[in-house]
Amino acid sequence: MITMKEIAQECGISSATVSKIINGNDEHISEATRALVLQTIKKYNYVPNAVAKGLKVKRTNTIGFILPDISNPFFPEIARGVEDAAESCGFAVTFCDTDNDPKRELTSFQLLRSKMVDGVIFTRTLRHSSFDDYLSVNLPIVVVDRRVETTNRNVGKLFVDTFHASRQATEHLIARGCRRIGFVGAANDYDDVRYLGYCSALEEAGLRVEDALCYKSDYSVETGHRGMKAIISAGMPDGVFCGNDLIAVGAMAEIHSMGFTIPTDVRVVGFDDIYLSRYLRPALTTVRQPAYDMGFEAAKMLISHITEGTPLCTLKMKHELIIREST
Amino acid sequence: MITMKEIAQECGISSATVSKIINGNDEHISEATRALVLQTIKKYNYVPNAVAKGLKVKRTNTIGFILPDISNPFFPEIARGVEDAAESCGFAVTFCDTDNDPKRELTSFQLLRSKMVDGVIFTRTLRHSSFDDYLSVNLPIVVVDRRVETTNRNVGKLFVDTFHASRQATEHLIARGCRRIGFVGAANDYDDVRYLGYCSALEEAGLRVEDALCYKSDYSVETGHRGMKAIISAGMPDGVFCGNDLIAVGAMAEIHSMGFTIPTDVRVVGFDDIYLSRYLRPALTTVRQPAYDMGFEAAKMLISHITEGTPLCTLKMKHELIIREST
DNA sequence: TGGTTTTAGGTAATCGTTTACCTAACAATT
DNA sequence: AATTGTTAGGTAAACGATTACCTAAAACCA
Repeated sequence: MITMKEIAQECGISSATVSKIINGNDEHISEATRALVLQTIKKYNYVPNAVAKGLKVKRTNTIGFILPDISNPFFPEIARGVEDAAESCGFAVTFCDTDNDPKRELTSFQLLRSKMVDGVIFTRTLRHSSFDDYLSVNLPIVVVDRRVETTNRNVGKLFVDTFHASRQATEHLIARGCRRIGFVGAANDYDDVRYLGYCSALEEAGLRVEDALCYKSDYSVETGHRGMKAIISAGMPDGVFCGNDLIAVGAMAEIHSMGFTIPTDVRVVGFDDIYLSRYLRPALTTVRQPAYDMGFEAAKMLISHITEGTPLCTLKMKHELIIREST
Repeated sequence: MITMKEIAQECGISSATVSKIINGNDEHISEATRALVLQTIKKYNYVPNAVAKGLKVKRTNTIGFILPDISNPFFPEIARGVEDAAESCGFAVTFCDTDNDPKRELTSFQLLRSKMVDGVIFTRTLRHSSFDDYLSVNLPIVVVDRRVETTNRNVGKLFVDTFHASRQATEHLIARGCRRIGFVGAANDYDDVRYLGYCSALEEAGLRVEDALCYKSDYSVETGHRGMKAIISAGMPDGVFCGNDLIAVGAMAEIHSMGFTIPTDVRVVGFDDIYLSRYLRPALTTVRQPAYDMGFEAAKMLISHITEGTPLCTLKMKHELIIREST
């Protein structure tokens, strides 16, 4: 790989001049040498070494994205939003999956820090330690989709009102006439709002929250299967609110395999609106989170904070209950 | 962020010694100073600056992954495989979506190169320029899932036998009694093997390939919808082979919305076996590509080439026809 | 005791940029 | 003519590591 010094030599000038031209600090550079340099750069297909530059200016134009699992269909859309926003600003993004392991989360963060990323976007693990480890270093962070309690000026937040959304989803079930409504979701150490929203709607309607109708594990299809089986064996429900669409997929499969019909026997609603939800049969009623936009806005916020010093803020995104055939 | 020099100062030694300790070149270092340094590192939570190191040793322990679109469900699984393999070797991976735009592909490559990634994993765009642009720089590459004609020692390859797989999928349709079989897939400039496999099976069985039964556009749900509509309006088929599962999803939706039933009226087979295919109703018969493994093996091959000089090779992965309800 | 090895660690150049400050030449001003 | 300003560009010290080579003391050996 050819270096700036070699380009300079080829042009018979110093590398400082080349640097100035490349970076547009060319107030005091003649048009002639400017042209020569540009031409030489083209000729040798020179591209500046970003890591050398990064070391010098302490900006790598890279952000990190730490997330539980890119192969969980909710995240790729966020990721795409992040990517697009980053790319349009000349930033690259490096991804780290944590598999919901707080230890891996921390080591990923260290890795990114050692690589001098300019900021990181975070979707935290379900069960996690305090956020302080991440605040002590002075790296801008924006947390998306998860709640985190801090007023640190170095962290931005971006989420939908999950409590309300869950409540709304459950209310919808009630409005459709369901009276015995189950919940299957993730066991969440620190932010149980999907469950709380569900409870709130039930109580509001004068319905009891029954432990036997609630199953909590993780956000997987498997959980949907197992949860649904458990709930049904505790007495047939007429509706079920699932913590995410993956769970709903499992729940629906279980319902079918037990010979019941959706929505006549049981109504099902999910959460996220992953792209496939509309293609299920019956198509899944679910709460839409604007995943792409969340990623896009998160990256935009982070990058404009990095490049322009715009303060990080808290953004509440709009959700929407998408009613389809499953209810 | 604290530097190595500061750690050295704190310990009253030179930074060279610290460096040696960190990198395990500590043959000639006393146990006492070793312990002191380690302890000081812990105390200040020091983590070496990877970009400075990268600049010096010309290895960043980072690989790039260039792919069409992370939000297309086939890719996250590959990505996860790449991630896991990389992570286990202490490598990070930075992602670039190209949106199937060859220009964006090239700029992504330049970006990665300027960041001194140690290698890149490639899933090329559907229509693309020559590969020579990528070979002229001396960066190890492994191409996954797409075919590329080169014997350059700097490129590894990893794919399934798509031609055979497509042929097998189509033969399966024929074996199920289909005689008027459609194809809907991507218009592919350089590697039309899914279509060719389809043709091959038809010819073998003495069936004619009819243009009116073939629709080519891109790998999207939309294409499935439009393609199916076009084929049906040209005369009802009794089977259809779809270039990927996304297309199959669209095709199935279209078939249903036109009032036909799968598999009684039409049988459908897809390609990829994205995780949702088994949850469609009817569950989709499809060719399984071992996406996670492909990503994992690709990254492993690339990284062991980078770190140990293992030669890059060509790996053919096993596919499998997964027969489900749609046929 | 003198010489050789070994041990423990230091020196300083280097990786490829950026940038604060310098300079030399010329032009303009007084 | 002396001063000042402007233009075009150069110098060299960073940035934070690594590493080839050096050195000084101690250990060993005959």
